[in-house]
Amino acid sequence: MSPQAGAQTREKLLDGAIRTLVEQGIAKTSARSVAAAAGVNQALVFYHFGSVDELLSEACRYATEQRVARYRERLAGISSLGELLAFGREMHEEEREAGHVAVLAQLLAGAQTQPRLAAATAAGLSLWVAEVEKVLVRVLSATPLGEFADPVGLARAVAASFVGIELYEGVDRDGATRALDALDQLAAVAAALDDLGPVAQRAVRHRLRRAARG
Amino acid sequence: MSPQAGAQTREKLLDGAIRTLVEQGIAKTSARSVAAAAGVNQALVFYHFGSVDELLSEACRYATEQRVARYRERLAGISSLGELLAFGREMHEEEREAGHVAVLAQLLAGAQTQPRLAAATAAGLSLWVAEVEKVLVRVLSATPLGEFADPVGLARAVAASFVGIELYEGVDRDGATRALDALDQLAAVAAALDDLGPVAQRAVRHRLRRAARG
DNA sequence: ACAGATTTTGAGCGACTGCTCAAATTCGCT
DNA sequence: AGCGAATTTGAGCAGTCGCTCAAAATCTGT
Repeated sequence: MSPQAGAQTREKLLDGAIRTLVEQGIAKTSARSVAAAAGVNQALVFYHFGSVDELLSEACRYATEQRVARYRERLAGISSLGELLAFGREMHEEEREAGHVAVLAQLLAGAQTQPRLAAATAAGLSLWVAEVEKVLVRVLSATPLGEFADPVGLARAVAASFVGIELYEGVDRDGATRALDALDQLAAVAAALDDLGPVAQRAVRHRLRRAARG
Repeated sequence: MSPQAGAQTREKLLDGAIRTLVEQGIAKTSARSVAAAAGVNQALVFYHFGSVDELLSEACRYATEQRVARYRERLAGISSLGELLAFGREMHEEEREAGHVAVLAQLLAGAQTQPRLAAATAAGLSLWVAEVEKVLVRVLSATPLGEFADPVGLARAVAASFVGIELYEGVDRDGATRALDALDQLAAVAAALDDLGPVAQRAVRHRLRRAARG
């Protein structure tokens, strides 16, 4: 069972799909453009994947798994909302400098009108959501909020919001930077609340519990 | 100076563009599809607007101005973060039930790889940002956070995040609902903090000021 | 009623799309 | 070496795209 000859071509196409997606955007990602980036014949897209959508779906999973795996270690070291935000900014900055646009943002945009892409995009996004969820559980459980916030929902909100800000950056970079700076500020405020003295802490928790019951 | 005959056609095309955008998505919005929705010849797109991008840019401004004006009154009545979130959800729900997809989300997605759309999208988005900013200034100034948060940046973060969640809803509706529910919960928590007793309030403000200085 | 400008039309150009297909090539195996 | 299967190729089909253009229709002022 040596690796089939075609397996290399499959990988070339997956890589080519991701490169085309991040360098040219979803609108210019076609069988021919991907094949050109991969250096193979365009008909191979259909031989190996059946359709362009299927190729993009597999490429989405492929790329997201790679990236999540690469950053998992760093994610495990995050211990505050501010650090989580900083991580997101750095990760995104790395790609932006290389002239890249976020893969998931592109796919999410394309998936709006291509149902077949939607499932794969949701799956790829959920890989990130799962990681963010782990971080949130760890971070929030140490604060008064941990008792009342829903990490599962918040992880989805955080991931979706981040994608939104990435897209916003595409049309107004300065605005996006200011938005992220404001969130940084807010994270610092949240961190400060965690450092309240024991009396104030108790007052806060008490008030939150009353609100939760009401 | 009676209204030119062509002015009606222009409006038909603008309406057709918006309808096509929200019903079919940016990927299927073309000169021919828009003209079909407007019930006019496709060549008129180029006679009246010069290019498809130009038509979409004008349609973006047209649609956003209309919608912002329609909701301005309601926006003025918002007095808490929870109400702001509820407003966003309701506004979006109205459109979703009509089978619509958010116009700005579609344009934002398309603008990533079409520089000419980017400017118009940014302009349209900034109309919403301005409204959100007004609300945030009013809402935040009544809380301990008002002293440290940046409404200008936060308004951008809120608008972009909302678009991100709208797009996320396109691929995972249940996930998006759970995300919004979690944010609702968080808004309730923030509201509860505002109702702290005077002693705890002072402790919180004191702590935040120390954090701001450090 | 007529001339001149404005608006509308349908055909068409070149480029692109997803996808198919028969023929050519390469591969693993005996 | 030779056979069958897996893989690769380039041409091609039918469709869509943005956009142009000459001709037709419609409006405007006299």
